[in-house]
Amino acid sequence: MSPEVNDAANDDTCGDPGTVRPGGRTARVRAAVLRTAGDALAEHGFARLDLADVARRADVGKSTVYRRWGTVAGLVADLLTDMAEQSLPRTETGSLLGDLRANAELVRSTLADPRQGALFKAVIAAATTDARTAESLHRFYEIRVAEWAPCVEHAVLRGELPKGTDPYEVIRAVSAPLYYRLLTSDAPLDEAAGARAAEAAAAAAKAGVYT
Amino acid sequence: MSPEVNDAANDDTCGDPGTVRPGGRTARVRAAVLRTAGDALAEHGFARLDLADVARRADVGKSTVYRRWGTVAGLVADLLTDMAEQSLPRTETGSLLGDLRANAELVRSTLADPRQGALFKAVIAAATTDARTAESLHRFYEIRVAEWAPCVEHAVLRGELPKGTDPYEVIRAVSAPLYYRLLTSDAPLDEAAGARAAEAAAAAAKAGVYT
DNA sequence: CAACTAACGAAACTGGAGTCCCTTTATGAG
DNA sequence: CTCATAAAGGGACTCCAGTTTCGTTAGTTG
Repeated sequence: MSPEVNDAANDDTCGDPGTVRPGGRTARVRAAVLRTAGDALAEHGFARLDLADVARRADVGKSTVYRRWGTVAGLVADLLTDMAEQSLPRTETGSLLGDLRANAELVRSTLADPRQGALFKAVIAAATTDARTAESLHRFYEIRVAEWAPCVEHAVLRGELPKGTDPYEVIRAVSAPLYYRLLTSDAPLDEAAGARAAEAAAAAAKAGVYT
Repeated sequence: MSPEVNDAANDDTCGDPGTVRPGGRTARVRAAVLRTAGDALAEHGFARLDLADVARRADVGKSTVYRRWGTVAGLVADLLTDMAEQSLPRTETGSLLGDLRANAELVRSTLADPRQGALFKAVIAAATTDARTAESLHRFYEIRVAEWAPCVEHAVLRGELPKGTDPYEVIRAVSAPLYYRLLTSDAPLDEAAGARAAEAAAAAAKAGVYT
C-alpha cells in the first residue's frame, strides 16, 4: 500500500505527495490540516480522531487527507515533525540549579496547559501504536533534550558537576517525573512539582549518578 | 448509555451485567476476555483493538463483550482493575538503596519484557482517551506505589532520610525515569538504567528534596 | 503566457465495527 | 429436582471510516 520505493528503474521524481510540488496551495493545506489535527487531538484525544472529521474542519478534501497522510498515526508523525521544527529559546542563568529550574518550569507549564497537555498526552498515546510515529516522537525529544544539554556541559566546566556526567541523562531526569505525573496520576502539575524535579536532578547529578 | 444508577425507586437487584449472578460461566467469560484483551493490546496496541476481534479470539459472543464492557476504554479499565488485584510481593533488603534497587529492577524488568512492556504502553495510551480508564490507571499506580512506600518510611525511621520525607514521591521518583525512557525514547531499558533510577531517587531523597 | 501535470476536491462505493433483537444456556433459589 | 431468570450466544441490520474514481484547480517550466 502507499507509494513505496520500488526496487529499481524508479529514479524519476516520484515521492510522497507534497514533496514534488511543495508550492503555496500544498503548504497551505498542510498547515491547515496540522493545525486542525492538533486542535482535534487536544479536544478528543488520539482514539477519537478520524481523518474525515479533520478534513471537514480544515476545509480540505477528505481524499486529500487520506492520500497524503493515510492514517491517524501518519498524521500525528507529521505533526510531531512540525512541532520539532518550532524550537523554543533557552534561557541561561549561570548556575546549574537555575538552568534546570528554568527547564523544569518550561516543561511543567507546557504540560499543565490544558490544550498543550492534552496534545502531548495524545501524541504519546499515538506513538505507542505506530512505529513511524514513535520514531518521530523519539526524534522530537532528542532535539529538545539536545537543546538543553549545554546547560549541563557548562556546569561540568564550571566544576559544579563531576567530569564524565552525561548531559542528556540529567535533562531527561528533569522531565521524567513531570511526564510520569501527567500520565499516571491526577495530581496537578504545580510549580512545586517542577521545582522538585529540577532539584532532584541536580542533587543526583552532583552525587555522580549520571557519570 | 449503559445501565446507570437511577435516582430513586431502584432498590432492586439492578447492577451492571456480571455483578448479580457472578457464577462460574460469567467469571469464566470475564477471565477469557480479559486475558485475550491483554494479548491483543500487547500485540497490536490500543488503537487497533476492536471488541469484535477480542470476542472471536476469546470464543465468546460478540454481543456479550459489547453488553458488559461497551467500549475499548471500558474493557481496558476493567483489565486494570484486574491487574491491580494481582499484588506482587515486595522484598526488603534492610537499606534504602537496596530496596529502591529492588523496586527499580522489578519495574524495569516488567517494562523491558516485550509483552508486559507493550501492555503497559497500551494501557497508558488508553487512559489518555477516557476518563474512567484514567481513573483506573491512577488507582493502579496508587496501589503499587503504596505497596513500596513502607521501604521509605523505614529508611526515615532508621535515620537514612530526613524526617518529613514524602515516601510516595520517592517511590514515584524511581519509576519515573524508566517510564519516561519507555515512552519517549527507543533506548533499551537495561539494568544500568534501573540502577541509575534507584540511585538518583536515593540521592535526591537524602538531599531532602522530597520533604 | 500557454502547456503540462502534480495535487486537490466531490461523490459514489465498500467492509466491518458496533447495535439490536430474539433464542439458548445454566446459575442460584426454593 | 424444578423453575425463574440472569447472562451468554447467534445473526441480521445500520452506519460511517476509509477507499476508489474521475473531474478540476493551480504550481511549475520553458
